[in-house]
Amino acid sequence: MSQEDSRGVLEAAHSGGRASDTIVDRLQHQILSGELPDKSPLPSERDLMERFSASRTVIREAVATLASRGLLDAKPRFRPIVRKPGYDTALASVGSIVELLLEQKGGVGSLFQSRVFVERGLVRDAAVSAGKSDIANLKDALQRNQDAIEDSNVFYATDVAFHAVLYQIPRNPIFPTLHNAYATWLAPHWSRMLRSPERNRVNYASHETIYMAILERDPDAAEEALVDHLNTAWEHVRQTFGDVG
Amino acid sequence: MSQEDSRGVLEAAHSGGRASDTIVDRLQHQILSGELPDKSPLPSERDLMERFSASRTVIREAVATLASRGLLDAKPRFRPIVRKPGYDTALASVGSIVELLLEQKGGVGSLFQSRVFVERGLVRDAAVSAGKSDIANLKDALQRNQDAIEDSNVFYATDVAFHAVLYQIPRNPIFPTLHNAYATWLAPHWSRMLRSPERNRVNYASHETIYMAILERDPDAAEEALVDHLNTAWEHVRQTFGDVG
DNA sequence: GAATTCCTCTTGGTCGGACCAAACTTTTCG
DNA sequence: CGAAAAGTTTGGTCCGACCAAGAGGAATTC
Repeated sequence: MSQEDSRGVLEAAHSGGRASDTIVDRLQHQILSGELPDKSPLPSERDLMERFSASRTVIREAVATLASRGLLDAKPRFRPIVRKPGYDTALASVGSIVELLLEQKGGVGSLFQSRVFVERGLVRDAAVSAGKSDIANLKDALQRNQDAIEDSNVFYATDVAFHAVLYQIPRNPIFPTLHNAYATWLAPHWSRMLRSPERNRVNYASHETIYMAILERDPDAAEEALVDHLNTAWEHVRQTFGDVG
Repeated sequence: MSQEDSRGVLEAAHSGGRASDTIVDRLQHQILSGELPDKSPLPSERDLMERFSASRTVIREAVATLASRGLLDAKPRFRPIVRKPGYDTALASVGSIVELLLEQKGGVGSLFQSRVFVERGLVRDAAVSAGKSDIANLKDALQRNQDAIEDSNVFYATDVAFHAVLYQIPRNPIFPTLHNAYATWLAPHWSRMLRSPERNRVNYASHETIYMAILERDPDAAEEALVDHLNTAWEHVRQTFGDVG
């Protein structure tokens, strides 16, 4: 706990740190302040060399760091694009590690279990305090879900969308991001599940049950329906390929 | 000698990727497989150059990438240390972005709100399904909490520990990590809050109420007590410095 | 003999220059 | 005017070099 490197806004790297840290800080500040507009390309490396009077090595290292933080969108042979950080940025930056964790035994199961936990809370809250617009959104999503029963691909999309509505209800930007995370990391496994209009019909019915319970302001019923819905789906995923823990 | 020449490395560059990606993959594999033991230092860069027959530039880039993924613990002038990924690794790797997000208006509030959401679910579940050992752990933590009322610093630690027990109950490694995240990211704000034996007494009483509700298998009471507890604390934090949105 | 100081070798951080191929611009030409 | 060709910029990679800080061992001291 003795690593109290005070993050001084000014020179922090003089005493043994990396030179790139200074540039990272400065660039980061320029990005956050809008001096480097969002979605605009970063100046060329040779250009940055002059601005910061540093070698290309250091510049490239700084750029790489910023990219790993998600403040730059750096595709191989292209100019890095400035990207102001949002909650999704954080999500993207953990992606690579999470993928590793998911490969380990029980990884996907733990993630899914946490999703059930979250959505249980979401539907309970929805049942208690969903506003008119929330309910309208749910109804909308439910309708689209029903209309897509015959087309499994579209159904999958509307299924995700229905659940997404639940994450919007708390009006907390963290939740939609969370949903995004689940959708992203669970999709590879989820999509292997066999799909058919029959199964879609069952899932739609579950959605409807959840919706009705929310309408009726019955948290317990909503939670139960949600748990039932997700666990059933999970069972199908497990059956499709059994070793997910 | 190197029997591979430059075949392996250059191959990947053909498809537009970076040469370092190949090395990142190989090193990552060696780390995950245990070929490079956990907590052992990485070979020197010059050494790696030969093993992968790549330039130091590429090696360094690969190391930096792995470090950003949390698979290596790379302090400035020291040899990078191999670190097998766990859930906490993922947490660490988002740290820098999250810190930025928290600085933005409403950031801390959103995070705290999500914590309340999570812990509400946790105490509900605890009330419904906590096992004997869980309850024993809670009781233990509660006792330590009480014993520390006179010492605000210790009290803070035992306070965190009490909540941590809640995150252990689901037996899902994601939750303790989550708790860690909250503790880490909220602490800077939390710790500014005025502390005193009187406040500690109030907080202890809240913990006790929560514990009792769990004992009595009353999810609603547990949730209510938890919400009350956290919101009160939050109010104190906001009063201490009003600009957290 | 153990601790300390000093010296040397190693190693990570940085630099500058160079080359290539892909991306971007400008010019040329049908 | 639009497409093809020529020219320029730029990111990716490699090389060789230098410096200062870390690591290890030798010499020195108590």
